[in-house]
Amino acid sequence: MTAPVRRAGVPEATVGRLPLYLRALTALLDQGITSISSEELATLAGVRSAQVRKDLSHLGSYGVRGVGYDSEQLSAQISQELGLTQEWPVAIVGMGNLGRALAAYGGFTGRGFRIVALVDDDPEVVGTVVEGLTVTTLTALGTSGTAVAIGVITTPAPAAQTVAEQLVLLGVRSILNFAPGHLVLPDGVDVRGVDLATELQILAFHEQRRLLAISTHDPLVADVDAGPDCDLGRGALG
Amino acid sequence: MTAPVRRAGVPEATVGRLPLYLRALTALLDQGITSISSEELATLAGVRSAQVRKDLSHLGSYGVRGVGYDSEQLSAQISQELGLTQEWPVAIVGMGNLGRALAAYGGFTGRGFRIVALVDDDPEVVGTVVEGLTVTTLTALGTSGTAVAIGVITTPAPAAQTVAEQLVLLGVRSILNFAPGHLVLPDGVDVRGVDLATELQILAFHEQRRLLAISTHDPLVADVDAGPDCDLGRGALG
DNA sequence: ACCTGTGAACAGCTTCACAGCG
DNA sequence: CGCTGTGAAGCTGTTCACAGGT
Repeated sequence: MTAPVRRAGVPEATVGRLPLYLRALTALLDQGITSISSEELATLAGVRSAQVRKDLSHLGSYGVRGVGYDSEQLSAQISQELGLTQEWPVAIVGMGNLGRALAAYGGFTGRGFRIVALVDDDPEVVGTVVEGLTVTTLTALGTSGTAVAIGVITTPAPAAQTVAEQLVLLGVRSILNFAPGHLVLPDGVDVRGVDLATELQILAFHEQRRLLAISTHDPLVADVDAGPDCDLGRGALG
Repeated sequence: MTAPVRRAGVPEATVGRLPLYLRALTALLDQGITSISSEELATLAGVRSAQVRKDLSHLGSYGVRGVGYDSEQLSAQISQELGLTQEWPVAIVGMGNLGRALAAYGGFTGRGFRIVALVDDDPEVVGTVVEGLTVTTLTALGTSGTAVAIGVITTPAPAAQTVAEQLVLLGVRSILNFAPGHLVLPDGVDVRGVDLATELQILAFHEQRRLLAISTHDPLVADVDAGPDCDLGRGALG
C-alpha cells in the first residue's frame, strides 16, 4: 500500500458522486463482496465506467489493474475523503412534518452524522420529546454551548432566512435548506437547497416535451432524458 | 407582441434554473412589482445577471432594452415553458412521515400539480384519510383508471425499485425518488432523486476542507464554496 | 486476457464584453 | 444613458481510446 498522496482538489462533480459510490460499496460489503470493477460499480451507481475510474483517480490509485477495486479499502478511502470518519453534529430547525421525518430517519447516526438538537419556536412544541431529544429554541441552543456543524432548515419559507442567520451566528457554516427561496448569507457559508417544487417543475418540463414530441410525431425531439439515467442526488427516508 | 418562436432546445442547466426565476417573479408580482432587470432577478435567484439573460434568451426575447422584463409576461412565459399551464396529476407512494409531509405541503395545488392519489401497502394505513384523500394501494390505483403523470416515491429503500416498476406499468414516466439508491427503469422514464444522506455528505466534504485549510494555515485551499452561492435545487415544505 | 489510470478530444455551461436598441 | 441579447472566450465536466500493469 503506497502513501495516500492527497491530490490538489477533487472536482465538485466528483464530490457529488462519491456518496453514490459509497452507498453501493456499503451494500456490497453487507453482501460480503470484497472486490468490484469500475463497470459493476458504474451499474450500481447509475453512471458510466469511465466516469467511475476518472472520479476514483482523483482520490489516488487504489485499484488493481486487471482485477478491480477492493471494496473495503475503497469504502474507507471515500469515507475519509468525505469527512465521515468523524461525527458531525447536526441540528434540525423546524419540527413540522418534514422536520420530524428527518429526525426519525435513522440513516445519520453512525454514518458520519449525529443529530444533537431539534429546534422549534412554537411554545407548544418546545420542551416536548421527539425521537429521544427534547425540542429546544435557537436561543437556548446558543447558550447551551452545544457545538453544531451542520444546520438543517425545515421551517416554513418566511422563517428560513432569519433562522439561517441565527445558525451562522452560532458558528454553523454548512446549511441544508428545505425551505423555498434563496438564502443570503456571508461568504464562507455553504448552503445547499432541496426543493420539491423545483424538482417537480423540472419533471413537468420533460413530461411536456414528451407529449409535444408525440403529438407532432417528431421522433427527434423525443430524446428528452439525459444519458443512461438522469440523477443529481439520491433519495432517503423511509 | 411577436410570435413566440420556439427555439430548438432549452439547455438542461437552464431548465433547472427556470423554477428559481419563476419563484422570484411570483414573489415580485405579489408585491405588485411589474418590471424587473436581469440584475435584480439574479440577486433574488442567487445567480449572476449574465446567466439570467442567457437563460431567458433561450425562451425568446421578452425583455425591453434599457428597461428590463415585464414580470407578468415573463412569469407566464416561464410557466408555459415548464408546462405549468396544465395540472399534472401526482401520486405519492409511501405514507410514512415524509409522504405525509409532502401530502400536507400545499405548494402543489393550483401551481401546476394536483395530488390525485396517496398510496401505501400497509393494511393499517390503506383506507385511512390523509389530507382529504383516502389512501389506496398501487393495484387499486391501477384498476381505478386514475391518470397519473408523476409518481413521488417516499417508501423505505427496499421497496423503491418495485414501486417504481409498478408506477411505470401504470403509465407513469416521471418519477421523483426520495428513497436512497439507483432505480433501474426502461428508457424514456425520467427519474430524479433527492437524498438527504448525499446532501449531508457533500456538506461534510466542504466542512472538512475548511477545517483542514485552517489547521494547515493554507488560505489557498479555503476558497471552498462555489461562486456567489452554492445551490442546485431549492427548498420547500413548512 | 483483463481492468485500471489517464492524456486527449469533445461537449456543455458560464462569464465576458460589447453591439444594438429603447 | 441603461439594460437586453449574444457572439466569443474560457472553464468544467464527460467520453473516448489506449498505454500500462497484473
